[in-house]
Amino acid sequence: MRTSPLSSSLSEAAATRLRAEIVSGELPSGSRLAEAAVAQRLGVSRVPVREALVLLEREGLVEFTPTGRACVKELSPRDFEELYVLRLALEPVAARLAAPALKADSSSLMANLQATRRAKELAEVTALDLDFHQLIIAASGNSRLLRLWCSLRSELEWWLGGLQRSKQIYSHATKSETLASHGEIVRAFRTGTPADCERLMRSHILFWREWLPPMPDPS
Amino acid sequence: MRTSPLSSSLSEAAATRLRAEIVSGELPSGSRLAEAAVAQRLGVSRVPVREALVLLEREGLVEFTPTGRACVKELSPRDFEELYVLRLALEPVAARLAAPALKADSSSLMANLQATRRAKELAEVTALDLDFHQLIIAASGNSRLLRLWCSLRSELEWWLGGLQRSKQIYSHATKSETLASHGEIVRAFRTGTPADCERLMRSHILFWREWLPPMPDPS
DNA sequence: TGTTCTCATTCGGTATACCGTTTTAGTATA
DNA sequence: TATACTAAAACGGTATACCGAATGAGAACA
Repeated sequence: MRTSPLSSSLSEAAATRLRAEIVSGELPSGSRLAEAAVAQRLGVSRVPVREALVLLEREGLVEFTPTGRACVKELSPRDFEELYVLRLALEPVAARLAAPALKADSSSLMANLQATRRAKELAEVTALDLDFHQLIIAASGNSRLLRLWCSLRSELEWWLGGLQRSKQIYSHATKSETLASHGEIVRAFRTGTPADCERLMRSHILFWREWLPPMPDPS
Repeated sequence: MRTSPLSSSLSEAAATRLRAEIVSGELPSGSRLAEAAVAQRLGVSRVPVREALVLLEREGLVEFTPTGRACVKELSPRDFEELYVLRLALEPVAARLAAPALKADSSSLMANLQATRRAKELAEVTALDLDFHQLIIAASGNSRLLRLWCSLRSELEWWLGGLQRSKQIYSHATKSETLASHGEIVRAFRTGTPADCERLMRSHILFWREWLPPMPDPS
């Protein structure tokens, strides 16, 4: 997907590693990310680290102080609400646009369902859940829509992971719920109209927005 | 070389200058943007240029070849359609969310209308038009929504500028049309419901999507 | 004439060095 | 003990240097 100078480079590798550490909670909110320290820890020089930090800032995982110092961002319940407003604005439209393509070939979605059924770990289910939505957005054919989604995805994964760690979200029952809901959406793509798909996606996202409890304040 | 101590971030300055050159058409589509050449032209070293190019890639003004070389992007009619799908998805929602804040204080929108009335140049009208929409999005209070919009805005301005240069878009009549339409939206914010604002914004964007002619092939 | 091979050049990725600013810790003073 | 001051360390922004890969032009050959 990324074809920038950062792709397949140390910058991207550094970003990937830092992203994983943040999303997994290994680097807690507020952690200072001094370029030199991170560079030494990752075994690269400061330039790739600098570029990785800029990338992660765009993804909302890192923020810079007015003097240019980077920290892992603090999460607030407001962030969750903002993210779901955007999901509600973008994903139903994406589902409608993707309907023709996915009616013709829904194999990628089917494969995702299979993988989700087999998933054992909570983080894996979360990632596959987001993959499912990303497949639909990619199938919409709107490259900018996909770009916007990707800039939200890490944050979403981070948030959901935080919920998992703080409460027992994504219990076995939740996985079943995800599977049932996604299965229904796939059925709509195969046999329904674009409007059906759009409506179903909207109610799917609304359901989770209501269901997910607010993140406990980390302070 | 020359060290300007107080100018905040040469990267930002380089991005601003390159953005202006691209949006204004000074740098035509397809132009190679070799780091060293740009750096020399702007009087800075390659590092800030590199960071600026990554920024502009995120904004859709620049693209990288698989080997990492940067060029000014090529515009296609498909881009216009993609942008307007996103405007339609995001802006009506933004208008609804911004309604309470703008009912309480619509002075920023009024000031924008005044400035638009006084505007003489086409590019100025375009910029103020986009400012108007950005004010509403900012008033929605959703920082991520604003972030996404900002990542689309340059491209939009570029596109509209291209239309201006290739055809006589934004004639005097078009300016009046913009003013009338924006005025109606401001009235809705002052006296209408959030749903009114949302509906009006949607039809405003739909109108322009239909009205704007397809970009002629730049070749 | 057209094609392929080769080699010099260009270009981007990364590391390192330097400089001015910010932060911080330690000390002195009230 | 609390506060203000000062100097050293840390840090980020930028410039420069080096290297390997990609590019392109020219020569050799079919």
